[in-house]
Amino acid sequence: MRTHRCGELTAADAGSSVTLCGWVHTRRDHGGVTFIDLRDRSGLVQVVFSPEISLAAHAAAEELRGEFCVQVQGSVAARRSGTVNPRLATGEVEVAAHELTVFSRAETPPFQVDGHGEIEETLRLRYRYLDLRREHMRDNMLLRHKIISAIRRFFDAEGFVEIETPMLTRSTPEGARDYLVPSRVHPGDFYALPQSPQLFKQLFMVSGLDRYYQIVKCFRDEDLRADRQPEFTQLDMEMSFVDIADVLDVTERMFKFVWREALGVALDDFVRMTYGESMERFGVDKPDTRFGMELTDLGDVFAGTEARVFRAALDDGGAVKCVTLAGRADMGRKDLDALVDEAKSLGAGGLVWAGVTAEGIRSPVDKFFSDDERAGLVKVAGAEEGDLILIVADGDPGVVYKVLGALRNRLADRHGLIPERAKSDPEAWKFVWITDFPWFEYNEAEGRWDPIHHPFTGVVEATKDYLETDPGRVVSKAYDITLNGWELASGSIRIHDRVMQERVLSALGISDEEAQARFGFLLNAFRYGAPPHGGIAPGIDRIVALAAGESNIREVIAFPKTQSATDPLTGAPAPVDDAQLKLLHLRSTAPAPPEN
RNA sequence: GCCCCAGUGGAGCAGUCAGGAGUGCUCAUCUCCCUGUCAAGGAGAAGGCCGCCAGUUCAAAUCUGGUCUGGGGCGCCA
Repeated sequence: MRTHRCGELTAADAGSSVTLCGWVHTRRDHGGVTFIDLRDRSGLVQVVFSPEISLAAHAAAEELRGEFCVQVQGSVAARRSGTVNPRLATGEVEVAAHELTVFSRAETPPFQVDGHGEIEETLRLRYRYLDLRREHMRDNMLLRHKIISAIRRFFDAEGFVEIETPMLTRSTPEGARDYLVPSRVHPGDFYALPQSPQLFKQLFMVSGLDRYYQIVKCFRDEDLRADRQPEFTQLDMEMSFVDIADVLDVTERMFKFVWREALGVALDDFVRMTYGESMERFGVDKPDTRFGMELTDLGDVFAGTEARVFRAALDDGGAVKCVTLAGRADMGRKDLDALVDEAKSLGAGGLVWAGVTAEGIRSPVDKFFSDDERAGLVKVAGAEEGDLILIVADGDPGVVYKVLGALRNRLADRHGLIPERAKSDPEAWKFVWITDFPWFEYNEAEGRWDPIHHPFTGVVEATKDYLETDPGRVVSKAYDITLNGWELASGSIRIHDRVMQERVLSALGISDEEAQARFGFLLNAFRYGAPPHGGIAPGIDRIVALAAGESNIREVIAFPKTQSATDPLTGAPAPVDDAQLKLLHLRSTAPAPPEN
């Protein structure tokens, strides 16, 4: 039905006869001559309908309107001098139309496909098929394909095999909430949709498949965020006979390959940072290193302080830390109060601000500082005249990290501290490996130690004997990749030794019976010669979002869910017939919807 | 579960702080004019439950309370 794509015509095609199919992007009717921009996936080209070329085609073009789906047969012509459009890739040529076929007329769309501004997202999602016609979304979908295609080419070349794992599997109570699927055949029993293929890929290693990857949907029934959807796509990967360095090497080369193929960028080597260093410097385990404003510890400065909040925090074994916002010492009282409220809403008891001015420190608590403390604060914080120092003190160092880490990111955004860089600039992409995570974190609510990664994560040899004595000091063989402040991937070297696995489960307070019931199939598999193995699982949606310059993964997912996990296009989730429920041995306890 | 922001012809906005007739802008739609435009131009027209419910008031898009929807965040996300 067509010989060329619209966006691919160039001056070299001048004189050739072409047939194009696409949608009417815009129409400019001059009465005697009519222009349309014809659009397909590849882009736009101008089509001219003139009575001097074809009376019939010109007459037929009269009825054309935006988004009509048409076929045009015509000849490519170099544009007359002075009518070249440098803003269009095909702007040096136009197609003189000899014949026009209208495949489908179109109603006036609910929003303009050729529009430039923002459109309310619910409307875009309800008419996603129209939204995807827009250049921006089309580019995002094509970039997503390019990235996924590059990933597959890389792993194929490295000797990995792509194998699918089940979507209907067994619920494991730890971790995120599962999406459940009722069994018709087994009354009262449920499958769960996978949160990740974690256990299956480890079984592949026991099977000797050696190098596995899969681009796979995963499901977690938790509340949504800009970077979280209930169903999302992972690049799941696992390798045998490897240690940390091997997985990091393959993964880093994979990202470099993808960035080169999809964006044409030669990435620098990734920075490596321990979890401890990331927390100390940035307050978070996914540092955005595109800007400074790092955290500074003020414990030494205020070691002997009389200022009550600092004294109390330090005496409780907590921390006093700060970030310095350059050039904002003159911030107004209203904005400062808002910052204090923001810190409180993040969990801090308060926020102490201190402006460095020619007259000295401008701060509500200045009167509690000694001269040494004033001088020490400015010096240690590295502040200069005109800077604003923001201090958080808390008996729990975790609160200090969390509040300052969040404020650092938010203030950088608000005050434009992140340099604008072209995508082609390697400096635009700050990949950081985070390593040496603690194995456990203490769960206050439940009064027990929980895994930071998952129960099959390897233990750094030198710290394994803390398992029984001081779990907080056990270091895991887990690693993350972060990019510009986003967590892109998590992985680990796994435990392949049954004895070590039992020690870890015991430290988690999981009994043998419980372990057997939950994931006995994996533990049993390990009885038959489990190789040393490990892997990683980058999030595809986040990778594409960052590569596309989006701050929201919905922009790179064809049919995403709203924040309340609904789909305005299909209306999912929706009620089902009682008959369907009955077949599945289910009865709803939800309150009946109000009758209208 | 909690905090914050938004909701005004089909789309995007202004108007809301400081109450006074659905008041305005850009685009789209419809009719007419127009043979070189390209976000075409000109003339005209149509199009509204100011998200919804209540309250205050002589009077509510505007003030108050509630509610719904969307978005950002906290909790949650091994």
